[in-house]
Amino acid sequence: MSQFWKPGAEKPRILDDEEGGVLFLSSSASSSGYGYVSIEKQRQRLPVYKYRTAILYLVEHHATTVIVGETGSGKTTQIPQYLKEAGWADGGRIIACTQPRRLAVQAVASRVAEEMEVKLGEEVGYTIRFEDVTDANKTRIKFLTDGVLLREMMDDPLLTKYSVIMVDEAHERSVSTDIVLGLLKKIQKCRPELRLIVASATIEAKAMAAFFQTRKRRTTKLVESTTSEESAILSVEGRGYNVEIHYVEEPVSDYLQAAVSTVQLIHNKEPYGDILVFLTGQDDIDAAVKLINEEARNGGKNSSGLFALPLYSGLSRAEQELIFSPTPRGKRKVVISTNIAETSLTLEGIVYVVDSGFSKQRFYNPISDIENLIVSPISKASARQRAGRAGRVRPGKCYRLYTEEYFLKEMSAQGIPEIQRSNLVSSVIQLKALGIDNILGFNWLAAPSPETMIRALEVLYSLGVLDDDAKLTSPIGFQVAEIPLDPMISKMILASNELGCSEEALTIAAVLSIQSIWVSGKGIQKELDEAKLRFAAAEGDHVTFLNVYKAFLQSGKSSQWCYKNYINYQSMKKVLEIREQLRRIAQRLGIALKSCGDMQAVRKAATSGYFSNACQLEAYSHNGMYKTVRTSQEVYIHPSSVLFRVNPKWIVYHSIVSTDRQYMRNVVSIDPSWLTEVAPHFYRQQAPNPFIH
DNA sequence: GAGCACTGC
Repeated sequence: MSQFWKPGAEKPRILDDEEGGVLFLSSSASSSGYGYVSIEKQRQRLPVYKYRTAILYLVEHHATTVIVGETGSGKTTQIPQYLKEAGWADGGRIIACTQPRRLAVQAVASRVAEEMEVKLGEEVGYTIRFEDVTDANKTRIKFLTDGVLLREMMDDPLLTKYSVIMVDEAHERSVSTDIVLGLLKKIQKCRPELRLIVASATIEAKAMAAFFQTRKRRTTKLVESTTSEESAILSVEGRGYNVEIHYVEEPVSDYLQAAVSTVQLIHNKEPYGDILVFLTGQDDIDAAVKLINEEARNGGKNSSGLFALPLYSGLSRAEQELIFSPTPRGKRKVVISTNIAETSLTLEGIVYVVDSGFSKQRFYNPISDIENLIVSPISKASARQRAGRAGRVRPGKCYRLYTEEYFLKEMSAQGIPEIQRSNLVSSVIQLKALGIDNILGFNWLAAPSPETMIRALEVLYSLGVLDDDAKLTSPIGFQVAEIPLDPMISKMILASNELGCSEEALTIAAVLSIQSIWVSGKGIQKELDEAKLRFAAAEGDHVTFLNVYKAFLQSGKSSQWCYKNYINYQSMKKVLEIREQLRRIAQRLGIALKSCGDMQAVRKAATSGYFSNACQLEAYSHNGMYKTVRTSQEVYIHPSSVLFRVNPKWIVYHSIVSTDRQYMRNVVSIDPSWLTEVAPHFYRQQAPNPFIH
């Protein structure tokens, strides 16, 4: 056992989340630290316990209750139980609690089932994609991702089976959370008996409460009700330890170097305890790890006994496991991480945090229709969250690599909500499917720019999903909305039905939904390229995916086979899972499952979805420069594509990554005549004559 | 010949 774990504390558990990642799950606040105490006692020790009556009173009397609860307050596990005890689940009604992430849903649900001494999946259950652990007759408390709740609204727009819906982690402002909150506000108008609880970790609560404030209805009074339409706000303290904040005195110019020096300073001056460093991305992290470990190996006087490990989502399974292996006696562990350690996973045993003040954030440009990842300053809320990571086991320290003046005067209080930084195509079709006709007039918690909304409407119109009145078309629009994929991929699946290649389209759709089917890694580039060549198809990446999938099935879905061919076995398992879900949905939509082996049909189906991403090779280009048909932007095939350096004259791409150039990832060659064939409206309008050779 | 913050259906 590591010397850094507090004696008597519960040891960390490593959970296999079956998604290719081993994630670290902290033991919940209520179960650690005190030796044996009864579950009831543990529950009563949580900070939220003394607000039990107040919470129940507010929920009884207010349509919406906003609860500000810091980490460790116990709000997530306790409030659903209080509601159940108070009778909110009587008469077959259900109490729902949403989370942004799958793993949190599972963890919280099992904890609550344990506390209530019931079998998970009966009285307490959860639903996440691919996994429904509920019982239609028995489940009274249900945890689910907010994405699943959105899907449920398509079958039951008023969410009639729920008596109370608690939206947790609302401060994170994920796209789904924002949309769910906007829709819940609408549902409240039809269902005055529905109760909402919005749980947030920050003082954004006021804005949240104001959002849910509804005007008093003066004219009709159908139901005599004592419910106040004023939202209530309640604050619950957390149970973290104090974290001392340190700032640099002068702004740093090189935060990578500054982070490394700070780690060495802590190691030199401070008592034992692990260090967590927040940097922005893989490159910086690998560089910092190397600097620290090399100095330690060379016997640097400030680094003896230090060892650094990287943490980011792209790590292989084996590399991830390293992070959780015990720290050797007399050593100090430094974990250098992306934002993944800010919310998605919790490392116990961290006493010191070094915060660079930056993270990579997605920004969407509706004019170019491209999403970029840009290194950007974090918000005060993020900075507090990062600091809090140091105070989980004992009082800690946080070293900020920016000045106090910068923190106080320049750092924005909250980040820009994700919905204002994203492509909205998927969100808009979901809202349309739920009967929200006026997208621009939707009651957004934070409205996206009109340009982004209009761009999304244009894309959906060009796909034939929306008609001239911006209403869902029948059947295509409704079918595309049913499929849980980017509408362009969904359109490819629908087109494949007529082309007789739906089996192939489902496989391609599943592969395009995951990050990558290839193993990642720096030292194995040559081997990886060679492995790719064994499956490479002249038609492009999409057809290559089909070759890989076929060979994987022939191998008997063998992990050994994957290993030999530099294919990520976890990714392939996920492909199987997604494909199975898509197959069921396709059948429900009346799509005949057919395989034709004709790659021309497959490419045509892809073109039906991706015609707006068509590109032509520049006539005299010697360096593989393409121009997009729609906007004449300069783009290049990504070196990871099987068509890199092959450079066919006409292609469609699945996505673009922007670095020093715009690189197209996952491309397939097409015949330009297909463009006018599958999207005559689009190409007649946008590019009257794009086919001049 | 290059590079991938993080989720989710």
